[in-house]
Amino acid sequence: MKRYNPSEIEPKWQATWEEQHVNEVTVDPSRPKVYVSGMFPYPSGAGMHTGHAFSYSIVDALARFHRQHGRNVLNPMGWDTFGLPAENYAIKTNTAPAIVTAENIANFKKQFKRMGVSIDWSREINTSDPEYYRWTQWVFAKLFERGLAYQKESLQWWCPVDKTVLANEQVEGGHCWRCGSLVEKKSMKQWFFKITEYADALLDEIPDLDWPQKIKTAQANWIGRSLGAEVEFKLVDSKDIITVFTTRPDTLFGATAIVLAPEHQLSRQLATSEFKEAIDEYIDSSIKKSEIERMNDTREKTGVFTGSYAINPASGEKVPVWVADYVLSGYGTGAVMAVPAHDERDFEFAEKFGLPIVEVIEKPDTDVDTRVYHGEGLLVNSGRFDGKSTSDVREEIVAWLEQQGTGRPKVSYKMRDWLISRQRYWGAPIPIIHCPDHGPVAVPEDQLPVVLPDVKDFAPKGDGKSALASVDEWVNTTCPTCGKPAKRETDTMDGYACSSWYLLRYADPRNAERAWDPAIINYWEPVDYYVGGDHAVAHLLYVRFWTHVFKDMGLTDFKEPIKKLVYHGYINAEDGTKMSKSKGNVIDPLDVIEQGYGADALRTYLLFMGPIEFDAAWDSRGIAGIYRFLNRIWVLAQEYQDSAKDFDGNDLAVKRAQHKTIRKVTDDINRLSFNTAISSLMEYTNELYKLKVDGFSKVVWHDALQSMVQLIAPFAPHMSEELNSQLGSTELVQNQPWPIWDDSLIAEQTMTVIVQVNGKLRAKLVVAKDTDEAQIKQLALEDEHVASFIGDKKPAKVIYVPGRLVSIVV
RNA sequence: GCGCGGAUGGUGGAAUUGGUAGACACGAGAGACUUAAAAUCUCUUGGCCUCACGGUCGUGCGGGUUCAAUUCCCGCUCUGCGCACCA
Repeated sequence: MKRYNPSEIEPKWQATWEEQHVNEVTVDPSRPKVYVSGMFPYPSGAGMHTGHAFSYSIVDALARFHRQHGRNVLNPMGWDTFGLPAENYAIKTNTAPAIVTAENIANFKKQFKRMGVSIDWSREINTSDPEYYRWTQWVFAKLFERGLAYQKESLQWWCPVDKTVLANEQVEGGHCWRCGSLVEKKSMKQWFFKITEYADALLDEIPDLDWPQKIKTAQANWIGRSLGAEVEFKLVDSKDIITVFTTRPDTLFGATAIVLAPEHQLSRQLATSEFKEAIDEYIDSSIKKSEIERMNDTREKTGVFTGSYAINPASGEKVPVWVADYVLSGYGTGAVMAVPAHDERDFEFAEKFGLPIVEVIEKPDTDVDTRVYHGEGLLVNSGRFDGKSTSDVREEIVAWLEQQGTGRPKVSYKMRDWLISRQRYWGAPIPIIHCPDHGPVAVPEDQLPVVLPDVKDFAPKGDGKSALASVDEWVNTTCPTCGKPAKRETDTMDGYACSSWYLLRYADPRNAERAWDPAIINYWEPVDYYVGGDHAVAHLLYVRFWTHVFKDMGLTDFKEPIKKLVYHGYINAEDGTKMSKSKGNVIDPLDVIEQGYGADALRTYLLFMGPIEFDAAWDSRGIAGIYRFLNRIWVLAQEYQDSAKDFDGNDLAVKRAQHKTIRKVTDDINRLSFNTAISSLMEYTNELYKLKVDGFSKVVWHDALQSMVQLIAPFAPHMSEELNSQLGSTELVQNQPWPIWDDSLIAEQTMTVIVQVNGKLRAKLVVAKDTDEAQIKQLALEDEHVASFIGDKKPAKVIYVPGRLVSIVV
């Protein structure tokens, strides 16, 4: 009898699949398509980790399951290669990032193949390949044409010693992470994508997405749409007007101050000579503070009076104008009306600086404990609106303001435009040429790609520009519009740009004429299952944004790129904590395979650990258990081959187990419940072990084992393929139809009806399937044990749930 | 603070529509095979009472609805995650 030896059979079948190109697919309108993809990996030097192994075990189970159903399955792979880790490594070792990246990709690819993931490698893409980023640049140019990419001055972190821009996370407590010097904010021109223009469109589609609720909620909160009003406050001693945004126009009569963000245009200007110095000092210092510091909840409110006053358009009262950094410049108008009586933040501010607190909503008696009442109620101190309820009066007050020209309805979003430019070398160059006469001009399509030039030193030079800026022969070019000397944009794109359309490129990856052929895209897309475990908002919102734009451009038939988002948990170390190199508790999936467990056991184990959306802790005994399970199937198949005979054995029982399992596994995989699918295969195996003592009847057992082989294939494809061939099939497993169950074989002639007395289980009746209600009730009441609990009391009620139970109430 | 989840044996988890709680696996215990061990196979395994039949308690805590609640409702506790001065 042959022993189960994964390290022998797995490479063998991997080679066969590769030789026969079994996973390469083309458009085939005669068959339903299924597109499944994991989030493409960033190929780091460390190689694949358990998270990758888990993600792609899910992807591959789905891909194989659908392929076995005869569907045309697209399961592609690519590499997200631009970004800081590769660039920093390049700076440190003075090796071109492209070279390091190529090595890492080769390593990852080898590992994916060793996992047996059924990828169509003919579609492999790499975001740092000019043939790919050519089209990323093309998209940029299209967005620029449509006014969806624009340049704007914006404040950035600047280290005056290193003379470089720093990302938010490179600033630690107001100091540069490298040299420790105090950083400052510097205004620089940056590129943005106008995602805010799609705020409503992106929000509107959320309810229809088949995505986990928590991701949908996170996206909706991130977009943060709120309906409110803009209200104008005229200044007392100047012609200037301050416009505020509020979601509570009903509290307007309680606005006792105006507070400006330090960055507000008028904040310096409104300072009267008496307060000028204090205001300037305050604004200078607060602009230096990190957003994280400014948004710190526990920090005490600060602020400075400007000396100016404005008029509350509702009450006509004179209210002071202050500058305070608790007001955010990026949201609404960067100015708020402070209503201390009904807003916690304004209350703190007013309390600290002695501003008047005017209640305009009657606090319900039930809410005496609340210091600041922000609920609904009846208006007081609100002139003609007194006695009306807050929720009713909002629109009315706005309409009243609108009549006077001092207010209007307004929708605000938390979401800001997407800052896309990076002053870094290792990214897709922004395809823009700056012409002295024509300003920024998009590089024409026939001149794409703008290829990243070779440089000697990848580090930023210290002038706030990427290393590209020092390549004179690259920077100096001519204007596409007028032909006069002009300069290339030296910023590169955020890596998220590259990953915002790769799911589309997979469908038509070798197209040299255009980004994609709509006919091909519309066949494969949208993605049916997108599998991943991070990126709640950023990537998953950007992909949606770009796809919406593509639809509007007529480049696709669909708005939403991802039908179902399969969001999985993390695999933690054995002690339940996160795996980390420094703790030395990292499990390397390739080690597990090479220890002799094999890829099949690894994959099956990862899917058996629990529901995919849960975090799980690696258990080295758990994988041993799975190996044992696979081995039991193997042994069963070997014993069958050694001793099957022509006779009628336990045929009916074998068939029943077989068909029950087919139904359960099919059901469970369809609802992505892999752990229970595997457990039912375990039950099936245990059942067959009990039945085998009566011998293997040739035909029925062959059929039962063939089903086993096919049902286990999504999890343990190599063993499945080997046993399939041992059982005499000349077709690969994926070319054979998924087994179909027969309900009549599952059905039993008897049913078990449980009997409850006062809600407690007292007996189980095994009765013929066709026993009628009256007979069953009779049997239940007559049951000796049941009777002893009823005693001489009269049953008040007897409830019968067909085929399930009799519930007796006494 | 706001939002979204989660809590079931020694452990991971199952119970899909309110209907036998603990499937399956790990661990533990016992037995078979073996000179022995490993491997493998079989059985037992939520707590308490009972030789046993069986009883009783039990799904984070407190209430409620129901013939019946892990499942639905109300109020808490703990915990994970996301957002966080968004007016």
